[in-house]
Amino acid sequence: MDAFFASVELLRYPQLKGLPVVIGGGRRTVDEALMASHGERALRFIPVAEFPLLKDYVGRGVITTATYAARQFDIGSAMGLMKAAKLCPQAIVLPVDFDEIRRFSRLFKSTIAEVAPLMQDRGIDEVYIDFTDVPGGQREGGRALARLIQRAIFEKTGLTCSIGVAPNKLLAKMASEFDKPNGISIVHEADLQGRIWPLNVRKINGIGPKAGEKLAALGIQTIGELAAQDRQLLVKQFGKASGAWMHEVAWGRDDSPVVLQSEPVSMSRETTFERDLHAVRDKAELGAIFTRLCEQVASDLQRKGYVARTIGIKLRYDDFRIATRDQTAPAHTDDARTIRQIAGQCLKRVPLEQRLRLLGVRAGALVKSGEAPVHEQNRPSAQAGRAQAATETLASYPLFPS
DNA sequence: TCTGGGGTCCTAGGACCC
DNA sequence: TCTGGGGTCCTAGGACCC
Repeated sequence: MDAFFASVELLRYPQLKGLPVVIGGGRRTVDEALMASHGERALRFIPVAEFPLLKDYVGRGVITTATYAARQFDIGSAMGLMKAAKLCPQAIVLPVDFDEIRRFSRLFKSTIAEVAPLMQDRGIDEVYIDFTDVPGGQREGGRALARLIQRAIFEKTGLTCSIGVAPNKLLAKMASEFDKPNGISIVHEADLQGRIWPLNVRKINGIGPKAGEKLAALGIQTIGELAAQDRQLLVKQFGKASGAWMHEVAWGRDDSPVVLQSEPVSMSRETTFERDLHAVRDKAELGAIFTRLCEQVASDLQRKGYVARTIGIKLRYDDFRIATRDQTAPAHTDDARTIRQIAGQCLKRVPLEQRLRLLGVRAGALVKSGEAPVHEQNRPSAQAGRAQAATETLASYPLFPS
């Protein structure tokens, strides 16, 4: 989907069309912020620079989506909102309306599924579709079906999308970037040399900042240069699996299937604080946040019908270093108190001298609620058994040190 | 002006078992 | 007294993606 979050907001507020709009997670909604400062909703769309106490409104949020007009100002996804405000003071900032985003996400996906049922979910705004056996899927090399899907989505949602058609997912993903927004790109195997090899290696789905940097240091910038490398050299540099994979994708080869359904592996909740907190000095505040995260994870599990056996925590220190700890329990659970108790054990094993900016709670090793082994508490793993022995009652349980 | 939240997958070491 | 492999599970960190 093209600039998905922003486009959804433009449907509601068409008067913002053509303006630099950024969507991002401030900690108060624009309504709250402007009600507080101006006392009326009519002033909803004041530019970010005119926000009184700007920092309070955009907080530590980042941009999830910027309209194409905003991108002219070198503003992009994942950029801090404070930085974006500096780069483009006239930008309109809107909070993410997740319910609305999810509604449109379901709508565009169900629209596609009606036409082409072999669809793989790739997050909130992206899917892979197998055109192979869809009636008309081969016409004009796939362009006719792509047009049909674009039209259907626009009619149902008023939103545009960009579609790449290719012999595999790797090339289709790259093709989808060729003609944004509202474009269609067809890439054939024969286009490898002419259209894929000139691209930077970072355009490959799976080569991120680190691998990109390492390749650059090796003098490899383009996908063509990557393809020209000796396979053994790549294996030596990046390991057996990654090196071989890089060589394959550089040659446009990808046999990964379109996966229609998959089970979740983990569910988590995390939050970045408004200000960095200290385990001792801000003990009460941290304890409340920690409990709330456990309750949210538990309620997510219950709502979706899963139970977890591994519970973990995540800390981000003020210097941005991350620490994680997890513990596998003797039995599966979706109970907030149990999760909190196990997560509390994890908390005891992590350094807490430094200030924290983020706390997270994770549930892993998931099983569908009805499918957890019975009597599993009678055959705990060795580690879990020891943890169980160390269990204290929740009431007397000191989460953070004094 | 510091940098969100929710995920997946991989690696590597150690415990433990056969 | 010295010394095998193979396999699974658990844990911590990290890369990457939307």
